[in-house]
Amino acid sequence: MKLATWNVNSLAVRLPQLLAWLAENPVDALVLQETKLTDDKFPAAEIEAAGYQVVFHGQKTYNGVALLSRTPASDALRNIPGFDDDQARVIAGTVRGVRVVGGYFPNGQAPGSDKFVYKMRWLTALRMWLATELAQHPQLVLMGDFNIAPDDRDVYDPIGWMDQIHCTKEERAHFQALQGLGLVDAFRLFEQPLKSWSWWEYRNLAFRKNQGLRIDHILVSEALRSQVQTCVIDKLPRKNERPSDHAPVVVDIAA
DNA sequence: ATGACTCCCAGTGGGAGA
Repeated sequence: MKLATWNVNSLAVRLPQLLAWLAENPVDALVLQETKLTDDKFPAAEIEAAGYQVVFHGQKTYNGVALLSRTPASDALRNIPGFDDDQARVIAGTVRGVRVVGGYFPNGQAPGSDKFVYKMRWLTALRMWLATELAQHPQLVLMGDFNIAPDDRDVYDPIGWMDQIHCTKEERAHFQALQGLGLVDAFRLFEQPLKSWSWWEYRNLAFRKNQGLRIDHILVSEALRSQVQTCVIDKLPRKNERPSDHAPVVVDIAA
């Protein structure tokens, strides 16, 4: 089965691109981030017409997540249980026996800021919850916009970005702690091109110059690791007119 | 260069993203 994640940076703007991408890439499930739509405005009918079931959790202006799947997702969940959060950042559901967790991790803005403190709290709550979730669902995939570049090779200018947001020791420690739960970075299971990014700044001709970060990830549980066939970043949508600043990441799991 | 772009809500500008 193929699973994917894509930060669309406004589903209202990107819906035509999403439908076009799904037509070209009929994945079994896709998680979206930054839909930026309250649930009453979510384009469920258009997505269902494209052959997908959808569960979503949104808010005005910021954040917002969705889980699209060919077959209905069961046991859907919105946000982290027990973590009081007014921001819509997590959606989960079970698709064909695989627990799919989609996350829009907090940006954090700048180390030391209130938003950075929130990011740390959120990451801790996510990990605590995932530990229990993994116990119940050994076959689990965590994917989304992590807003963390796990390693210097995931950064176009590691010196310039040293200790900056997405690249701090604290954020990278959280990424490693998720791996400590038995979650594996599917992208790094394979040899990949150098300078592989999932996000490029809108400014500075960054995409043309291939100056970006790899901050969108797919982590698979130990039980699924040996079944991962491929994991790729699809740069094509970034070449569209009015693109999202993020590219989709796709994993193929034999199941 | 504390910029550059895009989106949103707003309302003739400003916050946030990353």
